[in-house]
Amino acid sequence: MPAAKAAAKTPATPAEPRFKRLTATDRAAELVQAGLAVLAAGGITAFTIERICTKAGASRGLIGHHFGGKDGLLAACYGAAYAPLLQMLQGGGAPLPLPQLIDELFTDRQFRPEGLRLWLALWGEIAVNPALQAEHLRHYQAYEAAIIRAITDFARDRGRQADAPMLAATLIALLDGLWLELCIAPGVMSAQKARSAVSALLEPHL
Amino acid sequence: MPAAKAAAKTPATPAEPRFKRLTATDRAAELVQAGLAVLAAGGITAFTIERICTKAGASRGLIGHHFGGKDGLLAACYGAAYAPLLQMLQGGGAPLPLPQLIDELFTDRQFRPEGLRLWLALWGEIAVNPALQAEHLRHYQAYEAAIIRAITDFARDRGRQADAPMLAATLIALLDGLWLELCIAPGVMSAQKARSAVSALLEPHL
DNA sequence: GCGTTTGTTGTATGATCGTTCAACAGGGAA
DNA sequence: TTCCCTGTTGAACGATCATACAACAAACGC
Repeated sequence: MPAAKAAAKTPATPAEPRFKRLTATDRAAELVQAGLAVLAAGGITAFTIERICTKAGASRGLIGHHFGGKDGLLAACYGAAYAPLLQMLQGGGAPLPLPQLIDELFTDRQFRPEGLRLWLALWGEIAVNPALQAEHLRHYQAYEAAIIRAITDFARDRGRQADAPMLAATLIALLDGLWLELCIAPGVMSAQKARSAVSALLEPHL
Repeated sequence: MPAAKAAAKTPATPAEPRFKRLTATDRAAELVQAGLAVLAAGGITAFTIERICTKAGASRGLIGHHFGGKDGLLAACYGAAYAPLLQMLQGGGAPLPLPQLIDELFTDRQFRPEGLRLWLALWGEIAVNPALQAEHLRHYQAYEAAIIRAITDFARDRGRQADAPMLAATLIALLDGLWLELCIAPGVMSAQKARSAVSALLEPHL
């Protein structure tokens, strides 16, 4: 209806903007958020420019503009995925004691299927992408250090001696495995069962 | 060039066949093998008809012909990936005792990065693909049952009482987590450390 | 208001994807 | 040898992919 165009526009209304203009930081954050959502919903194969930009309500050119390409966005997504975990471990001033730390890990905020599906999608790519693998190693070391510290402190408070690095590696592996099972076979594994499994591992040694 | 056919071909040489003709079973096996290799090398994003057929030395039409499409081949690859594990658990007559079972799990044949990269690629897809998820559940239950049985028998022989299902779920999760760490961060995790971690988990309960 | 900065758009492009299918040919049966 | 079954080929197709880029416009300083 091209003829109605002029008539339809009321002269008073200032013709609302065709798009919203954000700061580079804000737009990047929205794209990362959309990227994470897409990864969690459809895995790495669903991580496409088209899908991400549609989800973010932006046009296709923006990923190239803000991240230099798809890989740049993926790296940013990886960092964003790790952020809540590291935030919890070392963000809020004093480090969390081991029991609280474990409880927090099984909070709905950390231990939920959609988050795990996200990690699964990322892990599959980390193993293949050297850049992501290097990035992972950095974050992993911070993660491991926090766990070791929590175990060391807890053992000291209880007056017991423990091989903290070994126990930390075991705990991290167990947590990853529990996450994995909850993600792949929901109904078989549950957060409660997972919590019990962690206790069963740690109790005898602490 | 129908007329030149007789003249161009040297009369002595029997004109070797342009392709080798296999039975449906053999060809399918070769395609599955190629699919597994491609998955292990490049993850799920490298799992393309083009790449797989090139790797298998076959033409692009064969995957559709033998498996009905890419998804059919992926399902077959999943079954083939699980086969060695199930073979070890219940293939050779009498079920393995727990210690031997664990030792076998850390054999080079089971616990090697390329095999783990394969699992990582598959896991990311299982979480997203309902058909694969159902298939996984079937195999997983057989796997879990074998582990539970091994734990039960071992505890009985030692005259101890154990929550075998719970311990089995924990053990499986730990194994998955250890595999994951070895795959994502080689150098940090090793088969030997992994073996120790499993012992640390089981010893106090058995 | 006006011009500049800079975030945004959307099309064009070439590569690659999965699937289909008609023609082809290996190889055993007759 | 001849025939026929069936495994195989490879081009054709439409869909989708990542990227580049020139035109556009929102918002801000002036």
